[in-house]
Amino acid sequence: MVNAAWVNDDIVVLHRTGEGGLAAKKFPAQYTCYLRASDVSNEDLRKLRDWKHIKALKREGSWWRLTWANWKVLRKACEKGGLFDRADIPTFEADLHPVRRFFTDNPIVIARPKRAYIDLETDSRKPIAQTIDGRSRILCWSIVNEHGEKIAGVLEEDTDEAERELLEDFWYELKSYEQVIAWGGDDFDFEVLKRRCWRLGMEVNLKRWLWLDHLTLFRRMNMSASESGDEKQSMALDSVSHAILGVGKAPVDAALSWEYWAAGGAKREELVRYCVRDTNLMRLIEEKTGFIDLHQKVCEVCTTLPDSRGVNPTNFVEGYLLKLARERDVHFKSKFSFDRNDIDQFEGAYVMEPARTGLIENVHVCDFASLYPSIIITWNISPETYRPDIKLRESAGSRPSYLSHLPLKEYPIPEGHCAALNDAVFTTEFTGVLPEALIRLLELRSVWKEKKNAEAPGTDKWKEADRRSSGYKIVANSCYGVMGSPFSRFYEPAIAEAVTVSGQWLLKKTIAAAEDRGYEGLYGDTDSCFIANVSREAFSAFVDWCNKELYPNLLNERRCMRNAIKLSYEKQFRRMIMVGKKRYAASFAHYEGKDATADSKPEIKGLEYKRGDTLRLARQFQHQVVSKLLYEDLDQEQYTALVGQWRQRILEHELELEDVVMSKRISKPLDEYKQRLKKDNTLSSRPAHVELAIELNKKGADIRPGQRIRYIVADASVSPMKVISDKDFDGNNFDRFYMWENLVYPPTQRVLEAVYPGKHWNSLLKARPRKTRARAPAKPKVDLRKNGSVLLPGFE
DNA sequence: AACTTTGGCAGGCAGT
DNA sequence: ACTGCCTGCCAA
Repeated sequence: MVNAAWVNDDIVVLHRTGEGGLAAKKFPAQYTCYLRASDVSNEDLRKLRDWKHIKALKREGSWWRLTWANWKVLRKACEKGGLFDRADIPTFEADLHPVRRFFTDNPIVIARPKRAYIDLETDSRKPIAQTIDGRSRILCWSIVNEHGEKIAGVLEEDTDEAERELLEDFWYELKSYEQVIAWGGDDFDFEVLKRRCWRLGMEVNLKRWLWLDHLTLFRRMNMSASESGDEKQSMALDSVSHAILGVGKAPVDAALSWEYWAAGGAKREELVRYCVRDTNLMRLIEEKTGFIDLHQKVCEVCTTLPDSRGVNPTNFVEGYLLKLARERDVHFKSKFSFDRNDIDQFEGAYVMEPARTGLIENVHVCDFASLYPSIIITWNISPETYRPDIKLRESAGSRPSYLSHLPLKEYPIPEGHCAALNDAVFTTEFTGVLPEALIRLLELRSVWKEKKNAEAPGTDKWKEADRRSSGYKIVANSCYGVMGSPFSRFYEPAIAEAVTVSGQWLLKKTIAAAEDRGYEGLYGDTDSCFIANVSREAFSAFVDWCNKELYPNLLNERRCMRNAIKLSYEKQFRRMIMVGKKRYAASFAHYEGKDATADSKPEIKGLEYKRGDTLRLARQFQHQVVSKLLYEDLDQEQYTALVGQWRQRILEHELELEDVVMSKRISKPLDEYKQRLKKDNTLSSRPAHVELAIELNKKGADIRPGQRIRYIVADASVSPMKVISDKDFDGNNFDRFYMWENLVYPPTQRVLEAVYPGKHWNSLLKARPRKTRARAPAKPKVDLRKNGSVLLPGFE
C-alpha cells in the first residue's frame, strides 16, 4: 500500500498493481470502539444491540467491539460527559482515526512511494505571510525525481489563466509520483499550492499524495549528528547543503524573484535554474544522509504513512503498538483530548556531580545498551501489566499524626509480580505489549545489524540493512518518551517514572560497585559511568562482573521476570577535561576496542563550542584552548599569554560581521513572551532577540516561531542592552568590551579555571573602561584589511 | 496544527 | 554581589 485516506465514510487505498502501476480501492470506514466484556451486563448489551446508532456488536477475545453508524455519534457517546462516561463504562480506542483503525485491523504493508522533490518560486512583492495565504502568484515550479530527472514550469504571463495552466502542468507531472518532498514544505510550499489552487478555482485531490517536509525530518534526524555550533546557525536549505554537500550560496536572491521573472528572457531562465537547483539539493542531501530512507523504514515497521505526520514519535509508536496489542487481545483507553490538569511531572534520570573537575588522565567509560528499552523489558513495564492497586509501603497520610515518627510499614513484593524502583508494581504472569514490542524491535535491530556487518560498507545492501537496524532502534528508543507524553494515548507518568527511577538505581549501584573495588567513580549521566584509577583489563573484568553477578542479584531483589540489562565497555579517554555536569571534552585512547589514531577528533559535550547560540569567536577560542589542553603540554603561563592575545584581538582589532553576530531562535509567537510589571509600573523588557524580532515585525518582516534572529549588541553598558540587526552592522557599531567580558572569555575561562584553579584567570576579564560619558568605541590599532593574514602568534 | 521525556547550564533582566 | 525568573539550547 502506498497511501490511504478517509473520504466520505470510505477508506480509499492507493496500492501498487502487479505491473508497478497505481490503483485505488475502497473499503468502508469503521467507526469503532471497544468495551471490556467484564464492564458490560447482559442488560447493557441488549440495549446496545437495539440502539439504531450501533451497526454491529461483536465479541473479540475479552472485548466487545462496537461499530457505529457514523463518526459523530461515536464521538458523542464516548467523549467526556457522553453516554458511557455517565454510565461509568470506560471505552477503548473510540477516538482512533478511521485510517489508523483500518491499518490496525488489516494486514497492511507500507510500500516505498515514488518520490518527487519540489520547489516553488512565488511573487516576492508581497510579504511572506500573504504569500502563504495564497495571495502571491506562483512564478515557477520544479520537480526532481530520485534519479535526478528534472522538470520545471514557468509562468507565461501575469494572468490567472496563465497561472492555472502552469499549475495544471504541475499536477499532471506530479501524477507520476506518490510522495512530495519540499524543504520547509509544511510551512510554505504545500500551503501555497493548496491555497493558490483554491483561489484559482482548481479542484485537486491533495490526499492523493504523501506530503513530507524535508526540513522537519532533517532537523529531527540530524539532532545528534552535528558537530560544532557552526552547523547550528541556520536550517535554511543553503546553509544545510553547504554543511552537508559543501555547495556554496545560491546566486539568485529569492526576495527578488519577481524582478527576475518580470525581466523575462535570460533573467527568467535564471530564476527557473535556481528553482531546479534548489530542488536538486534536497535529492543530494538525501543521497548523503539517507534520512528519508530511514524515515521510510520507521514507517514500514510501524504501519504509518511516510508523510510529515509520520515523523512524530507519538504517531509511529502508536501505529506499532496498536497492531501488536490487537494481536494480543489488548486495547487502550480512549483519548479525545487531554486536560492540562492531568499532566503530572515525573522524575527523570540521575546525573552525578563530577567527583572532580579539571584534567583527568585515562578515564574509562561504560554504558548500558538501550537502557530504557531494556528496563521496560526487564520489569515488564506496560499499561496493562501495571498494578496501581498494589502498594509496597504504607502511605504517609494514612496514619494518625502521633505515629508519624515511626517508619512506614513495608510490604513484600507479591508473588507473580516485580517492583520498579519508584515502587510501581507490575505483574510477571504474562509479557506486556510494550515489553513484547521492544523485544521484537531489539531482536530485529540486532538481526539487521549483523546483516549490515556481513555486507561491504557503502554498498546498497549494506545501506539497506543499516537503515533497517537504525529504524528499529529509533522506534524502540521512542517508546519511553511516548509513555511520558500527555499527547500520547499511552501517557502514564507513573510508568514513565518507573523506567527512569529504575535507571537511576542501576547507575548508582554500578558506580558504587566500582568504588567498592577502589576505582574512582568520576561521573555518570543517565546510562553512562566514567571511572578513573583503573586499568583497561580490570575495567573490562568489572563490566563482565556487573553483567554476570551484580545485575542478576539486584534484579532478583526486585523480582524481575527476566534480565535484559547489559553494560558495555564503550571507550577509554586518554585525557579529559571535566568542567561540570553535562560539560566536558576528551581525547580518545580507544573506542569500542579500536585504538584512536592521530587524526581522531576529541569528544566535546555541552561546551559553548557545541552551541549554536554562542559567538563564533567564543567557539573558536574555546576550541583552541581545549585542543591544546588535550593534545599538547603547555604550561599555565602559555595559556595566560594566549588569553592575552585573544583579549587584545577582541578589544582592539577589526572584526567582521560573522565574528560579532549572535543568533537565537524565536520559540513561540511573539505576543506570548512574558513581560512582568516592574515596580515603576512599566513593563520589563524581553530578551534582546525578542525585542529585536518585535521591532522587525513592526517594520513588515514576518517573524514566526522557529526563525533565528541575528543580532549585534551595540551597547551593553545600559540596561536593557541595546541591540541592532545584523543588517545594520557597519564594522564599528558593536560593544567589544561586552563581547569579551560576557561572551568570548567566560566559556574559555571556565575551562581554564577547571584545569588551573584559582583567581588568576579573573584578572583578564574586566575590559570596559571606567564610565566617563558616552564612550567612543576603541579604534582598531591594526587594520586587518591592509595587513592581510594573522598577525599574532598563537592564532590558528 | 501538532506536539517524545527530564536534567542541566548559562546569560539577561529586575530586584535586594 | 547575590537571588529568582525567563529563555535558549544542549546531554541523555
